Amino acid sequence: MTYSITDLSKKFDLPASTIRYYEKIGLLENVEHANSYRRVYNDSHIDRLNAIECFKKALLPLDEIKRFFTYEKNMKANSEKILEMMKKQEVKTIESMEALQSGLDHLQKKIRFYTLVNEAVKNNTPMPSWNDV
Amino acid sequence: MTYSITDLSKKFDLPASTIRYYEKIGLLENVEHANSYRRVYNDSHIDRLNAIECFKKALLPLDEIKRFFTYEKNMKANSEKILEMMKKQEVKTIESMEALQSGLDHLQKKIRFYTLVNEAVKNNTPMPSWNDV
DNA sequence: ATACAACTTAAAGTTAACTTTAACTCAAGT
DNA sequence: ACTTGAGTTAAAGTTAACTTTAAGTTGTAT
Repeated sequence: MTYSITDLSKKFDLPASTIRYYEKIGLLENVEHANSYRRVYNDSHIDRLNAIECFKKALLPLDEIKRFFTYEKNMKANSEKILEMMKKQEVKTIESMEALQSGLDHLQKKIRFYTLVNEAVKNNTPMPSWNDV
Repeated sequence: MTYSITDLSKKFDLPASTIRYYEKIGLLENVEHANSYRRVYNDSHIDRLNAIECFKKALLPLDEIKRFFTYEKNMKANSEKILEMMKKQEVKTIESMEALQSGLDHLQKKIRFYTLVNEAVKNNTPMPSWNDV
């Protein structure tokens, strides 16, 4: 099975320019250029893009993702390094989640408060205080 | 109670340049310059910086944070707009959390797998497969 | 034959949120 | 008087991850 850049673009909801960019920085490798022109992708590129998207969600920077793929080619030799990288990123990801959660709490407190403010304005009743939320 | 820029810098673990930058873009307001020179902050700035940090954790961009403070000055008139902004951001923050969570799952799967790989290498036993994780 | 859509390239531009730089200003201590 | 340290400014630079631009190429439909 082969795919055009538009196929991948649709499948991953990424602009074609981004897919070309990933090739340029070495994240996508061994991309055939049919008749030395248009790009032709195969299932290995689908797998690769899936992995990239997963790592991006974990906030791993692109150069680290690239480093992972390099290590992965010789996983026996590099399993320690890969583990180290993944564990380091796990900590960072968890920290980001905690920050996000506390940010969300703050947002939701504001939402509760301004819902009360809104009601008070509409009903011409006294303004709420922060103790009310 | 008043504070120097270094006081705030330490209190919020932000470089002084960032605190100046926030003033420049209008996030920090009414900063006195003693003898028309050094900045002098008061508790309103502490409150403001606390709020900024909370919103940053919720991934609200600085220009939106600024817009919030503008609205907040007339909360009766703007409670609807504030509510809309907060709810919109709540959706985005929750989406970010979900993406982060799925990224974390991916990371932890890799960690389990490469822990097995590592053991296999050390004990000279057969390599694991992804079914093992 | 020609037009068109779907590609291609290298290089420059974009964005947010800072950060650095270089030259300057005070107030306080020696 | 001089040095030091903490602060100041405006402007330019940084970073990651793209995105846009301008000019060119190719296969297919008319």
